[in-house]
Amino acid sequence: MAATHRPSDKTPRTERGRITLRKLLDAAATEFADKGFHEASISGITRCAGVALGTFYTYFDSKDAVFRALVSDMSAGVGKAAREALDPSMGALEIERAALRAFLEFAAEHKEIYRIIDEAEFVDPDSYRTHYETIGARIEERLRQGGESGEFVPGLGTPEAWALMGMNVFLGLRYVIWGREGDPDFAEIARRANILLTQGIGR
Amino acid sequence: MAATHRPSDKTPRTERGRITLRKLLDAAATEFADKGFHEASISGITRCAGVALGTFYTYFDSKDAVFRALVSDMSAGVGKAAREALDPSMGALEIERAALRAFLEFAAEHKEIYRIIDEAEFVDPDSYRTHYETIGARIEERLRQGGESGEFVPGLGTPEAWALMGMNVFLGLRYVIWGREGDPDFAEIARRANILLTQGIGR
DNA sequence: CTGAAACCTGAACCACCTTTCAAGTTTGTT
DNA sequence: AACAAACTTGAAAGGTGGTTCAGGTTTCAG
Repeated sequence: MAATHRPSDKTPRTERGRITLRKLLDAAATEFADKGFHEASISGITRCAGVALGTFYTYFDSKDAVFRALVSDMSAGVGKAAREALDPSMGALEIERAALRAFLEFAAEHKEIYRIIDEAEFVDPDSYRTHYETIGARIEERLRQGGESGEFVPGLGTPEAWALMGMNVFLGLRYVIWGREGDPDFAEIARRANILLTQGIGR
Repeated sequence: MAATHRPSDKTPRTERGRITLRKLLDAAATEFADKGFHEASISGITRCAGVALGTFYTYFDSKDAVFRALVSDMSAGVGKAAREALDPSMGALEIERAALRAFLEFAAEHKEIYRIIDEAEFVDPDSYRTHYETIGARIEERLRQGGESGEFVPGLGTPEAWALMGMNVFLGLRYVIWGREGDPDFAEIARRANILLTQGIGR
């Protein structure tokens, strides 16, 4: 068997342990978002969590391991936020606008998620790729359903799904992370993106 | 005066120096693309370039400096490739298809560029941001011209430009960097993206 | 109550890497 | 040829920070 990431079970067994683990995860999120993976230090994380350095290794095998744990936590968070904003009773078109708007608002509230997931490209490529492939597949499925219901043109597939995902991510980068004075609000951005998506820019 | 990046002129003055500088830059591109910024080492770069460790500091002030030099080199490379593939005689719509196709082909030939620019987000955020804002501004200008010529709808602006840029970047990520067996070729991707862009997916 | 397992502690270990520097070699100019 | 400037060299200084570990404390089932 190859070098699989055996979880090497460090799950806490007592209440006290569960509390410490949570403190460490929260501290790690702050520290990584603040300084980036490489500038962040274990001692910074434990200091922020209020525990001793050695305690860290009771719960994680390495610096990489805690980062991986964080990424999968947060990737799940994005998915959950999207699911909650959507409602099967909406039309396909409306769903896409709501999804983008929910994403923008979620990103605004959790800017650290943006940065941590981006950095996963270098620290943990597998989970980075999984993150986008999961979201891409979800979008593709929505497009397909929209095609079946007749709201979208038929034959939409992976390229269109990734194009749409890229649109959303870059709008988030520009208007959430790098937002400027006088920028349009998220609803307006979602509206314009929706027009672009449904009608195109051709005349 | 604040901590401005003074170039602290290390430009080579002899032919021999120019050759060594080029060897170092090429080696750095390989090394950074291969291992990422933090895993890469100066000694790895100099070994790959076939010079002594100390020689590095004749041409660069630090590890950061060589990375910065590389990013601006490559950012310029992307711009140049785009400019060469475009021709003012093309229609606005055709220009966008050609731009995407040229970008995909360029990325395929220089996958290391993709990774190095992405990592600049963390190593040198300023040049990362400049990179995308420059490209975004160029796209926005093209959209505006297309609006004036009547090929595109009027009123296109920053949001549409960033949406389009995101589309292109993510199609590159999916089909160039993560390309799979049986994927459509770049011309087909550019064609489908162009349809999406001009007509939208609405019915 | 009691013993074992879980948990915590923080100094020290250790591997690695950037950067410096003093001394030697090459290049180009007068 | 002769000299200065440009360039090269590689050992070692100097720092950093992930990881270990032996010993102490807390928790909890029986």
